[in-house]
Amino acid sequence: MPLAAYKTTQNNGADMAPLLFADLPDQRRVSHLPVTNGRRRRRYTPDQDAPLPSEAISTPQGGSGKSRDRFDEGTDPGTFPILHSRQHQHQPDHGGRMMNNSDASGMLQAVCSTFPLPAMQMQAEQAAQHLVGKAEQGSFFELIETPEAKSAAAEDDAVATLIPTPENISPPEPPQAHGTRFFAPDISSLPETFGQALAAIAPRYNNATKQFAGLKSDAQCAAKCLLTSHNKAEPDDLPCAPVKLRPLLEAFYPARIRMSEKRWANIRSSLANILREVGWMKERQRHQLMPEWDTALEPLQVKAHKGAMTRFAGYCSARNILPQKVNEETIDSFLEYIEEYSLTTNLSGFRSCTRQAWNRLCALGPAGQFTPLEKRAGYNRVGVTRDELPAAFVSDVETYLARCANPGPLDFKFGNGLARETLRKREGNIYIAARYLIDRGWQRDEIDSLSKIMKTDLIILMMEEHFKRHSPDGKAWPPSAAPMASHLFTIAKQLGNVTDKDLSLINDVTKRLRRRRNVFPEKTRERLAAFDDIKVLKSLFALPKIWWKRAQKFLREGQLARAFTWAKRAIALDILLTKPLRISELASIDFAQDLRRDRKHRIIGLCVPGHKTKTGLPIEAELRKDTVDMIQTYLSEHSKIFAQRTETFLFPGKEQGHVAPHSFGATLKTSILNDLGVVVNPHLVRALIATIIFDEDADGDTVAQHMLGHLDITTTRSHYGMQRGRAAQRQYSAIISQVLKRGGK
DNA sequence: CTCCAAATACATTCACACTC
DNA sequence: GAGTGTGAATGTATTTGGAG
Repeated sequence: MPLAAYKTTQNNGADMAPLLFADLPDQRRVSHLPVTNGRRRRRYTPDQDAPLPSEAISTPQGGSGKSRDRFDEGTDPGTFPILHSRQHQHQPDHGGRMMNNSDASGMLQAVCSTFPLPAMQMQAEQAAQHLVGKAEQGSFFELIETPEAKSAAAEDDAVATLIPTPENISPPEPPQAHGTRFFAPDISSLPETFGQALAAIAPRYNNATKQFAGLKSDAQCAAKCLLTSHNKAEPDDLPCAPVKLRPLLEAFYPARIRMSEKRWANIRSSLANILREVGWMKERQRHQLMPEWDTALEPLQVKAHKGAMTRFAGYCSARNILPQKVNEETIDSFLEYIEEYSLTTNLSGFRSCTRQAWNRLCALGPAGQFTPLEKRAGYNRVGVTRDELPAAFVSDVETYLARCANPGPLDFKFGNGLARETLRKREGNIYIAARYLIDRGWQRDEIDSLSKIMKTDLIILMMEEHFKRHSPDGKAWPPSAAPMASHLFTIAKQLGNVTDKDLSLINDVTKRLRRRRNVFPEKTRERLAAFDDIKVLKSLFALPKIWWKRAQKFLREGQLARAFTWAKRAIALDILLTKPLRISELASIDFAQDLRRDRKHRIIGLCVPGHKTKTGLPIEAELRKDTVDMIQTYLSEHSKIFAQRTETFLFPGKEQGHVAPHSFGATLKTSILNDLGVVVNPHLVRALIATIIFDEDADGDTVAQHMLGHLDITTTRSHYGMQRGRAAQRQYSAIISQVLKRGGK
């Protein structure tokens, strides 16, 4: 019922959206421009680059016009028995089609774009010229692989195509790929599914060796694990192409089906082996590097640092890219290659590591030898940056924010001073608002004072822009609209830009933006549903002990840092499950001050003072003996770490202070996900505990309120505890059976 | 190479004081 | 006691760089 109400409200907002802005002057309305600003934009942008649901992202098309590199570092012929021992690979996109002159020049473009790097581009141009020349002579059909030719090729492995590779261009003499051959599998001839792949390699195993049986059963298992939507998924349903397979791999957590990490690692490895055998991936082998790369890597002494560079160096060697020529484009094309021909997950992390490793290499050599890559900070900024706007505006904003932070005692319009997070949010909104105006046709120079842009009609314009960008479906307002409008209108009111007439308009607008309150968020509801399975609940409560054991194991092995990490997590989760603190409160526990002790100085509980909590209420909790033991062992086992600190935080940060709540929360979430396969962020634990209480006792409000530390019980009722009515149902059953008994038989 | 933690920029939700 | 206004968190995604 509440959900329905929420939806209705959203729809109201939707119906109103166009009307709301109908009266606005439209001289500033220009068509919406995407934020480019030289950077990628992402997330919920309803128009141009609309968000893709994760399920939809999975299939970049091979021939979709996006140029991809089809080359690999070293591969020796014979590596791909199925694929062909053909000497030269070819461009699959043009296979089997007759070509005319315009096709030939189109091909020139296509070929050029397939060779994005300068050195390669020259070769590509030469190759393409060569092709066009042939085409003009009328003999171009020789160049193309027709379907018939293709099947012939399958039979006759020795068929060489004339699609250019650096090796068959002559003259002039192209630089030779260093001791390697390019890896350029013809995607169209590769098996599409693991079913096909198994069939293809079966003859080599005489269909029945143990090894083959292992591969087959692993592929079957993988299909069942990865394709949960199918009832009976078979290897035939599992795609081979890494670009299609990767999203499936990334979405799967072995813990979710109680499978061990190790078993899953073995299955993944079998999948990779199959892909290697049929030619989707190249054999794992050390390839020869160009001498220039060998020299370049020499200064890297740390094994891991070298390791981070070898794949990249191999890739560059195979394409004749000297270390001196490495730039952003090289990294991009390398990543595209990795995406297409490897099962590496977390590509963005891989990209970061490659960039970092390269920059580390640059820093080691003589200055100027290689070019380090620039930072990509601000990659996801929506708002304008300060330096894009007039200095007068920036200083105006700073003055305003300073006043918000520290208003004078009589500055009633500005209240008591805003908290840090609020200030940050407000600043962010101001710069986003400025961005929206620029997109509506304002010149940057025009934005020279805060009060100039914080006017009712302009704010409404900004909100319209916000709607355009962030509405999930073009109809409903996004949740971010209300806080944003609130900030902007508050600024306008504070700067004295608001007339009485405006005020009623503002009230009207904000009223419509506001979503239905007191609704249990759908996401939370979904995540809590996982705990309907009592096994999941039990395993969550068992997790701290498992992590603690892990920590002890690392300790025994002498891996102190890892031991510390897992001990930290074990204790944090244990405390969280005992007393559901907010993450910032948890992260900032001070073992000298916030742990209550008895006369013998033994820890007996937790006591966080009010000034540290969101509500200002102090938090008190008893700790179980297990927890206390853990904490005491933890403090003594890692006493070296604590001895180095001046502060006494239970969870110290990297350098100083306590761990950052953001990172701590994210880490806990990821760790739980890896070990249980369930999404649990620290705040969800609060909802979980309240829900458990409500499930057991329909009148559990007060208990839940105390557990969560709410001042106001309506908060407890509205935001926590799904109140699924199970307890009430049970109590009703008991009551009704009592009543019915009363009448006798 | 991989994992971890921190920084940053939004995105979303929680929460209290106040009002009627 | 429910609804409102606005403040103050936490959540999520992406990057960086250090450690193992």
